[in-house]
Amino acid sequence: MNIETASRQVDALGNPTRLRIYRALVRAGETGAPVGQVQEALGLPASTLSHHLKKLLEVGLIRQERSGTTLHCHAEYPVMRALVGFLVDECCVDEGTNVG
Amino acid sequence: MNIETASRQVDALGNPTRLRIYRALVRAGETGAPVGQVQEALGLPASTLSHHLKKLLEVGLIRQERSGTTLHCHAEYPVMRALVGFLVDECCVDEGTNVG
DNA sequence: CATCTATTTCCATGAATATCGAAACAGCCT
DNA sequence: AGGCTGTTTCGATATTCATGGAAATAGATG
Repeated sequence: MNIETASRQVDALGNPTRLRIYRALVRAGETGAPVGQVQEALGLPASTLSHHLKKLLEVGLIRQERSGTTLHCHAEYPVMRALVGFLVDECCVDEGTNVG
Repeated sequence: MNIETASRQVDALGNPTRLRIYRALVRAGETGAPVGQVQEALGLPASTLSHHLKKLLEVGLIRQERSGTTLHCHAEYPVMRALVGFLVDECCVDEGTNVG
């Protein structure tokens, strides 16, 4: 993980619409959610949603898998883990161990 | 924590320059770092740095404290903790406990 | 007050972003 | 082929952003 990759991934989540999309996919869990379902749940026009999905795909935060005619979107948990790891890996080191 | 606050904070970190600034402050630890020191370390013009610092201040990710003539900037660890908590609080719930 | 240093504001500019309708396209299934 | 589901492209607009030079300001000190 480097700062360029991290900032592009963080940037992808920095848009409120994309953050909503991403969290919807996180909630959808292992099976993911079809694009149409996300679209309806968030009330987004197709092209707008597609633009945002593309950005999330580009930075690797989500993945798509075809199942019949529908494309299921999944949150890529390992990528998020790595990103969070990068954000906090030098965080709070001076503050002892009062975690939780 | 709500999605608007979270996305503004995430957005603040989504710019590579600001991510560098933030990480420099994280590394600076408890004492923080004077703006001038950050400026020299990252090689940024004063006004550019100031714009970025302002944004980080606005979303609460950093704090400034005067010490004599210099202003020390600090990373606000609790804010980052809350943000990371928001990002992962529903993350990976289906993936068991293979943490670390 | 004068002066010094450290930081911010003002202003401008070029670039990128977010949004979305419409229409063409692509992959899959029956 | 025909009907799904979803993506891409075109085209348009309003907004926001990143950048940085110049000038103003703030706080400490003498």
